[in-house]
Amino acid sequence: MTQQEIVDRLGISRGTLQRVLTGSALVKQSTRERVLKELERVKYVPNAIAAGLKTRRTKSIGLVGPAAIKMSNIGKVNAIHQAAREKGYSVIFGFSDGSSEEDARCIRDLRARMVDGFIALGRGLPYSNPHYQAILDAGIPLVTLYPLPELKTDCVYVDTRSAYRKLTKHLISLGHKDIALLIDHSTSQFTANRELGFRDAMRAAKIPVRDEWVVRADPVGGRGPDDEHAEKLTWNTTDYEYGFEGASTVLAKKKRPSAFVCLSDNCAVGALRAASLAGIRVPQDLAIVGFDDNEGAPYASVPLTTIHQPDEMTGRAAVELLLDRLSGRIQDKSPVVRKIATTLVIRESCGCQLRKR
Amino acid sequence: MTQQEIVDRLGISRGTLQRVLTGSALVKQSTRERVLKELERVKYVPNAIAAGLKTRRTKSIGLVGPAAIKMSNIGKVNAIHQAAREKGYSVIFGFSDGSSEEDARCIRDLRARMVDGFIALGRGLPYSNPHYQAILDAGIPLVTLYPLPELKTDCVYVDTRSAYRKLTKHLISLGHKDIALLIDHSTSQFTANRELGFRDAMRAAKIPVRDEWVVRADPVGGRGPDDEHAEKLTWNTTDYEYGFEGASTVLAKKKRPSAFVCLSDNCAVGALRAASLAGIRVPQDLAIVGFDDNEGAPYASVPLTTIHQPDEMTGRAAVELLLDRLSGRIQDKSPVVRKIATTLVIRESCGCQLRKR
DNA sequence: ATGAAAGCGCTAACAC
DNA sequence: GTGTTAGCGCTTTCAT
Repeated sequence: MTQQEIVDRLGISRGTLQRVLTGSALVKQSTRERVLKELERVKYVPNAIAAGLKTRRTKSIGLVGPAAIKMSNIGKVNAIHQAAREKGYSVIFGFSDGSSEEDARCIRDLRARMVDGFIALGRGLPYSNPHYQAILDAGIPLVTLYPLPELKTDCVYVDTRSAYRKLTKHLISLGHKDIALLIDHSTSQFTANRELGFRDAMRAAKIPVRDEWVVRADPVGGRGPDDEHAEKLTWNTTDYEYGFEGASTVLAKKKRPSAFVCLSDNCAVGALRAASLAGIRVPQDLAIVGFDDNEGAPYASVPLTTIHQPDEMTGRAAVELLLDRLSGRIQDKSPVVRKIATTLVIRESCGCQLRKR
Repeated sequence: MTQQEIVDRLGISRGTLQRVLTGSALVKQSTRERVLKELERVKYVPNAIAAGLKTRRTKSIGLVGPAAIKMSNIGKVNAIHQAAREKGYSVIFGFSDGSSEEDARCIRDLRARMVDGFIALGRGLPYSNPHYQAILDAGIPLVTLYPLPELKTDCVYVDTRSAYRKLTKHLISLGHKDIALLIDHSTSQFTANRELGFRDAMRAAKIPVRDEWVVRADPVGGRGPDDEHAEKLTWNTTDYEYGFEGASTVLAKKKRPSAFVCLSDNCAVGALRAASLAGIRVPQDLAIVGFDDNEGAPYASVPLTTIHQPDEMTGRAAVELLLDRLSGRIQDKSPVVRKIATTLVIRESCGCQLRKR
């Protein structure tokens, strides 16, 4: 059902119909009512494609990133979708397999679909930057969900550094000195911040960090950050595996840490399993803390002390920032960077409840 | 960069450019090369919006469903996205909050965007049917991912009934007679099939089902399937909670079952936690089996025996079916229904490894 | 207060 | 082999 068909039936002009549609005052009350009734009768649905072609605004945003939806970003994806919908925007997916070519193709396809803006999700891969830069060069707004200073674009990100500082500090306050860190060996800023926060807290407490306990777990085998395939391979590795393998490695050493700081809740669950197999009690003999506060955290074999990531807020903020750019409400040429604060959620795996008794 | 600008620069006509673009043979080799080079030089990206308006094909598919992406459907969503991309299709999200109005709005928005077809994901809510029917009435292909016979449309679904039959049979073969079933109280076909499969196996073994052990867990409070809000409220309830609450309830009864069949792995993890708190050993005193074979299943406090859902295959099959309809490769007016088989994955939580020793 | 018409970028039918 | 042209359904400007 097109506007043309409707005006033909009503014997009015396109202009008048348009005025009714846009709520313009310049239309006789009786005409307006007649039009409105017909619109309702035929259940007119405006063609967004045609409108988009004309206005150069498609009311859609592209969600891009390396790798697929994962447990760790599901909350953000949902929040973005939800917030976008509320503002009348659709979200179109363009997740690549992590390869540079697919990355470029995803972005190109989305641009062909004339998305109004982009949100980039997930850890940044070095070779993605040029593709993102191309978006910016084309004058299309882009909000990243992780700090990517090279890009000079808007960003909403969870303050992982202070989160890991908080987490580590909490363990230190419980008397732990022998603390291991379980992260992956991604070179991304995002992962780096975890380590930075950890080291901040250790330094503040004047506790030396034992390098053998900073584990960049890699179940696939001895790859280092210099292996060009390492990054990609890890997309298929679950955090559970990371945690299990990493913790197993550390627990097999002659000197064991008394606490683990993990890269995620799932990683902590894997570590929990490793401890269990090694006959080590958590939290009595070993404290383990996670990150994310996901659905499963309270139901882990030992409920996890962790950091709550406000996914809802993060996703919303990203969408709002993007739409503010689109509407021109933010004119500022310099990137807007919004840091999202986290909260420490104390459950049993850190052992502080135990200590109190 | 538009076609017009390119032909102007090259001094050729739109038709010729078009022929090069479509790979038509009717173009002089030298011209073709000249055009191709220019295309590459200016990095021409065809405007999919304009093309869509003209051809009435947008090469996009709408993914609809009540509620958001959840851990249980994440694999299917990724598979759909991936398979669609490979065929040159984009996927646009239209997840509602589970309310009838939002459901309708999501579908309307997607239709306004002229998606070529729909895939419906998630458990069907009774009031969604009319909206889905409207899609069919408009002649737009729709593939559902759960059986919805009332709808008479194509469907790709996991054979839950036989999966639960398999699962229950396995437990029975291990000597279990006192088996409890933990499902939610959704009235959907999908959930009903779980119970049917369970009862199939019990009947075949001539074991009576104790109704008090068929638990439709509902942590929110005593709502039954007749409560109109019950369905919706459960969207916000995690499977972990379900499992924990449901198992706790059953384990508190004077006569306890010796095995639990759960609605998902996460539900089983919740049940595992409930058993642990009650001081019941798994699998020695209680067998627990899940469904999904998700990432965490091998890393549960007791690695889960479960049913592997071939999400990859399911998602691909749905996309392929949809595209076959779109291309007219399937002309058959009657719905194509494709049942996806599952496999039993044996780990520790069923106790059969234990028994062998 | 209403109508007419141009054009967004593309495809496809038709003419040469 | 190549060029021309008529729309797809909408928004917007200009004219009345």
